[in-house]
Amino acid sequence: VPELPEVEFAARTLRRLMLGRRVLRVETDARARRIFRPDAPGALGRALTGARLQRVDRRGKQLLLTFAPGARPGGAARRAGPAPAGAIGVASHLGMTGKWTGGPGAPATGWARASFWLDDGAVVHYDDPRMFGRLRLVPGADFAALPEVAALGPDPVADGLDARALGEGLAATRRPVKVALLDQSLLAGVGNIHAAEACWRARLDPRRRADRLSPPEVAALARGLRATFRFALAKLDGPEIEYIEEGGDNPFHVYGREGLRCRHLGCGGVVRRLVQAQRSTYLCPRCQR
DNA sequence: ACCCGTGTTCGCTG
DNA sequence: TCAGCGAACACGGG
Repeated sequence: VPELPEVEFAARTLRRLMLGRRVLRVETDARARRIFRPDAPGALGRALTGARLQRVDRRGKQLLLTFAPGARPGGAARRAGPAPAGAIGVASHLGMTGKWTGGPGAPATGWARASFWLDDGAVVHYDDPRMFGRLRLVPGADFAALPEVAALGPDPVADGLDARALGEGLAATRRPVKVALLDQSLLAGVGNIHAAEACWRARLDPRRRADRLSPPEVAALARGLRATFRFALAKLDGPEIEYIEEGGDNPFHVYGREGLRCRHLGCGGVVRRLVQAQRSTYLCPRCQR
């Protein structure tokens, strides 16, 4: 489910359901070892039971949860124990099919990998059929120490998008521009859909070499990225509570529209699908140069 | 049965 | 040494 706007939706879901709440009980799926590694699945429950969620941040596609530790059972008896525990961090990446759901007495969905029972009666589930997602404990909530967070480039929504920096990043690689946009160290949060959408908005052929774009083309791409994210994020504020539903109308301009007419006014081209870096790319060969 | 998939990582190659 | 490429991961849906 993941790309910057969907992860932002997940951040808001977690804030609505869980912010300020204390975790009473945690259940994890022992078969979903890869989601929790390098820790064992059970470590998450041991660390978070009794803890209170203090903040939810998003950096690119990473969700960063900060918990205040709770009183440990029997804690009073070990007054000479180790130094008081600091904050507990959890880095959540949704992979391809991860999703945060829940509510008051929410039933476990089919693929709950971790479930959290809260002090207000609500239950929150982390759902992930394919298990490409991650749920990692971060001691001290020191997220900068995580390599996958440290390697992230600027977040085009949270940090703003600097066209000059984007141009410098693109100039450093010979890869096709659409492939370069998927590199999270260039910009954090761009995924397969929005990379294609931004190229379409910039009227740029996604196969163009990244280091051969002119400054005006880079500027157009920056505008395209801002616009496609603004478009997707606006849906989160709209009357619709749910994000893009299964079977709903395709809200995109080229993505998933093979064989259909280009939506640029008066273009008249037909959207084509091709494969780049093993991922589908959609473009209008007529107006994207 | 077969192909596809809003993502990342790892190992090989030139 | 390293950018770039392709396989691998895992499972449901069309």
